[in-house]
Amino acid sequence: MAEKIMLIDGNSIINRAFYGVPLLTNAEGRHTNGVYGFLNILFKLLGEEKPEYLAVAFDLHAPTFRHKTFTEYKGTRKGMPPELREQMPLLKDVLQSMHIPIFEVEGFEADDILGTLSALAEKDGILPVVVSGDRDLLQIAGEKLKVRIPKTKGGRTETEDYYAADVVEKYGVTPLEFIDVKALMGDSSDNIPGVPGIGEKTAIKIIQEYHDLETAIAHAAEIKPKKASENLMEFQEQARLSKYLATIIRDMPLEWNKNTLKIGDMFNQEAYEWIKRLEFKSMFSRFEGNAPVKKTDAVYRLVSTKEEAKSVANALEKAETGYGFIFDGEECRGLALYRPNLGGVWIEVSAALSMADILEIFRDFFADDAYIKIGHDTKRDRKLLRQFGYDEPEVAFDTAIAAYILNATGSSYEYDDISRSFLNESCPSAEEVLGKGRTKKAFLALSAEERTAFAARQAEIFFRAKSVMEESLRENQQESLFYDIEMPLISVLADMERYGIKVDKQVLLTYQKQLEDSLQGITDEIFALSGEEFNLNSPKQLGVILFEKLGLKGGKKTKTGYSTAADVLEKLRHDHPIVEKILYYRQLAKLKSTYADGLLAVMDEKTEKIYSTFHQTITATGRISSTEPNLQNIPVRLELGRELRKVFIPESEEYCFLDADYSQIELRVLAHISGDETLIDAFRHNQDIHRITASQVFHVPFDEVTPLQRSNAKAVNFGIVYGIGSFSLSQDLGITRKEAEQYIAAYFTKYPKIKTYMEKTIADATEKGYVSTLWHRRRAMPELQSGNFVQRSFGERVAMNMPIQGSAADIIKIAMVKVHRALKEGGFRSRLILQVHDELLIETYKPEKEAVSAILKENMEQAAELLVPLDVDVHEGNSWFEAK
DNA sequence: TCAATCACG
DNA sequence: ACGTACGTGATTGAT
Repeated sequence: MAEKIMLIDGNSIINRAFYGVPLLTNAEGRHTNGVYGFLNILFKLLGEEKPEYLAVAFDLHAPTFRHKTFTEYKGTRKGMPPELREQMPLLKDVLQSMHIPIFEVEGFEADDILGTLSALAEKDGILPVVVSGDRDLLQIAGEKLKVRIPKTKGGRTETEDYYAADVVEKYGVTPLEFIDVKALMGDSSDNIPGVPGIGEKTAIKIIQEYHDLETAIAHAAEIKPKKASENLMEFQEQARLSKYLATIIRDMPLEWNKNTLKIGDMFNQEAYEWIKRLEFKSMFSRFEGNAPVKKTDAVYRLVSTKEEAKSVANALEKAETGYGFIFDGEECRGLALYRPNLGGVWIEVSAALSMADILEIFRDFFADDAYIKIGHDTKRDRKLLRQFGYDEPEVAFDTAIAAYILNATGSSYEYDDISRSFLNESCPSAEEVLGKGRTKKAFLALSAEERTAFAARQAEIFFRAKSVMEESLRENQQESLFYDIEMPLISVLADMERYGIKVDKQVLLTYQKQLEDSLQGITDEIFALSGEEFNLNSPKQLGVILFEKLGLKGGKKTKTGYSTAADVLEKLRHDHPIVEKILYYRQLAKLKSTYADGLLAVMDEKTEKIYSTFHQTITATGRISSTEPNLQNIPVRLELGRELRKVFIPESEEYCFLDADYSQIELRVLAHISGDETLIDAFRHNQDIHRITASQVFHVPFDEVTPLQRSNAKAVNFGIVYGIGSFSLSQDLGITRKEAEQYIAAYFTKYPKIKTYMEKTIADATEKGYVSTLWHRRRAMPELQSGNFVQRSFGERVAMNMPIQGSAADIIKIAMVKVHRALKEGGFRSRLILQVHDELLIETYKPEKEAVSAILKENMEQAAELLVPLDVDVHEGNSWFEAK
């Protein structure tokens, strides 16, 4: 079988890739999406073609660039967005590290290089496969020369493949005739003018008849659309120039030496360093097998006896610089400590030394705050320490949280990320050292020296990163945010996780059973109406039934076919009785699978409690999140779902629930940061804010606002907080876009300072590259630099929203720390068990009810001093349902 | 592993 | 003209 060479048009592929995936930025702030997408396409096609040879060609814009004369004449060539431009050299670096040959020739385009290399390859008996992002290359498709055009759709890469016959089939002209088509129709992206008034359709028709440009010009008078005929005669010189510009050169001066194009060791260590630096995690596995446990200059020591451990413990100092530490992950294999004058010490569990022994030996160290401890994800450590009898273990510095505060949009904050971002050292991740499962077995399979290095190095990283992070926190004025809010919050969340929330198992089982019965009934009804059985949970199958079999008109909406989302079905509700039933089915199915079945699956059988995990380093805005299960999205809006809240009950008869929620916290924050007098005044007088807005926007007296007007105004208020657009508002309210525009205009007239705030926030963010909350929480905003309209617009909405959502998040975090502290210090048995963004749920010891209610209201309302009062409603009940 | 859907603030 | 509201997490089917 013949050998194969893959030839890639670097410029067009990075361009495709750039727009095909969302804007990515690594911790260094470099844009990486184009490089990422390019590599994805490269790997995919390499896997499919398995070529022996490979080359990538780039345009080299030089004074002799053959388009230049024309470019100058015509004006601007469409520019690359700056963040794409900056990725080109990065891509070349990465390709070079993979030993992939790069061709750039002054005065020639990448297309010409590919045209020439493919011709040379064919002469040498090698099959060329040409990969390009645009259709210009179709002119060189041949009987054996395949042109592949990748399309990136939502992260997925598909290609259109063309041999000569495929071009004829699809366009009705041969590859060479394709040049003449282009000469007539032009190509704006390539600055090929073509002939005015002749588009793709006409151009193809003409060439199908006359086969080439000169013949067509000779017969110009006979050509059908009169306009085309006249223009072809008038602009024939321009057409000839266009043909010249559109023709790919296949015989430019190039040395052919196939040995230099042979694919070598692509997946080498140097390339791996690049991939890690760019944080392309999904590609790590391709490079694995190259990740030995590396040591730094630090001296690491293995300790495995009680005596040695004691001597380490006795030598510890209460010094300000502290100690980096880590309990080896989930598995409790030991304790690693680091400090320069100590070096790295790995105290490993063995037959002679149990975890309990270690924690006993280091009791002073963990119990006494005077020993400064620098850990990572210390909520977990805190749980472990509690398990071993420590009361209120505190850690001074959590590097995961600091990393999050310094860059809230990171994808992860593991020790290897910390090392890369703050020490500029790449470090093999746990996954690389231990494999995908990161199992205890894999850890034990390492040599003693490797185990020591693996664990001690982490402690070393935490220790060394701390001072770097502190410096950044100081520069960013984020010390108070970190030390006064985020660090104290760790123990609040740890306690919430530890207490859990009790569920009434019997009620939950009954609820589940009811849902099951109702689902059975509604499913039968739906199948009767549709005339056949199908998987109701498959939107794809459902789409076929609704829009093909039953002929409902919804049209296409998603990438994969028909949309059957609730807002689409809602519009079809009156067109067919099945629609309503499907909506009801969906409601029941959601409640059963996610909530009834889901909660039962995670309920602890012994305690009949649910223990959620709260995450402090996930959201871009500063909110916390909740998983396994998510207790922050328990149904409440619809009655049937709301019933579910009856299963969440206090631990025992001695307790009840107090639920406290902020009223309109985001709009109050907006009133404060915008300084808008009308809004401030409304909140100071504790007025119905949606009604006020309605009265302002719709020009009606306050007392005459109709319920519809109020609810529309509510949607406008939401829109404002999210960074409004007239299209979305019109969709939401079912009004015309024009009306929505009027609403927004009226809003901004009545609240002028909000408009100013929005504009100023975007301008500031664009200048500084980030937005921030009232407590200096930051979110980097690379999207605002984008040359892409969609991404930039998204950035603008985010810039408007983040300070609002984020400041509200800051406020409730402050309140949580205060409430938690007040309950602890007051010796109360009541405890905070849940937070839902603007709401706190407290399991309250009944005798303490009045006092706790006051503590809640007081601490929440006084959490921040804004230009408007904060208002908290407290409700009481014997279930979450009742207390809401 | 992704896309679609839907639950919450 | 562009495509269309901010922030999350779980389940399901399809690839």
